[in-house]
Amino acid sequence: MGISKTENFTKKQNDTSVLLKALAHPARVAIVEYLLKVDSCICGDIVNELPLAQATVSQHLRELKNAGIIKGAIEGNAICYCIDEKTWGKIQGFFTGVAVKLDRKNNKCC
Amino acid sequence: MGISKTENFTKKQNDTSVLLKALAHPARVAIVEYLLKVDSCICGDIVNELPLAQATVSQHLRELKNAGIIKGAIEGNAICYCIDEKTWGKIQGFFTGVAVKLDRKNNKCC
DNA sequence: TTTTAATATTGCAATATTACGATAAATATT
DNA sequence: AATATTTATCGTAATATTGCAATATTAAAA
Repeated sequence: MGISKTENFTKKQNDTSVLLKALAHPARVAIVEYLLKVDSCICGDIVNELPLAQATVSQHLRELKNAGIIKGAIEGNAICYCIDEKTWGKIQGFFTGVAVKLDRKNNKCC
Repeated sequence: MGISKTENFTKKQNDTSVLLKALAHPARVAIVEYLLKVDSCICGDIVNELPLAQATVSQHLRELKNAGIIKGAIEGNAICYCIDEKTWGKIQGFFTGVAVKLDRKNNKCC
């Protein structure tokens, strides 16, 4: 149906998938990596950096912001974006948690 | 257009987004967590565990397998799935890498 | 060999995502 | 005030995803 049956899964499972979906696009991975590379907190430079139209970049930024992966601070008529470390830590925690459990039990089959 | 302009991004950025997209659905997060919880390597139990039709579960399993996140071993007429630790480590590495860099530089704005 | 069990594939309808031009909104600059 | 700059939003076309019934495939069991 094109609609996920979110009500059948736990809040945590849904939250995790929402965060990952926000990063499940090369442009959004590129935005995160660019924010990480650039020393000062850039603003519209992202538009120049990426091979996408301004409207498209703005949409991707909104998705990242809605998911809580980046934060934006208004500075004059520009906006200054950066990665939200707290949210990032949450995602990292999910992957590390699974990795630790994988390590403990020996994946039996395969 | 509904099609990502993948050719404009690096192979690594594309690879990362493909892996994350495979996990960007609550059912697929649930599958991974179930595989982690269950001690023995289960087979079709996933279908009983999840509130989705068999065909739907099979599709999700295929997506996870195509992305390399899970592996499947044929055992008789059943199939035994488990998490691919190597791929998992790769994703974990991405998130940890960014977290470490975030720690080094102090995110200036926001 | 027939039947049963487990999994995969196909086809399709409903919905979501992606991208961008056009335009709006907000602030800076002149 | 008029203009320029920056970012967001709207509308829309192209494409992708989700979910399931129906059916196919494969191997065990009878």
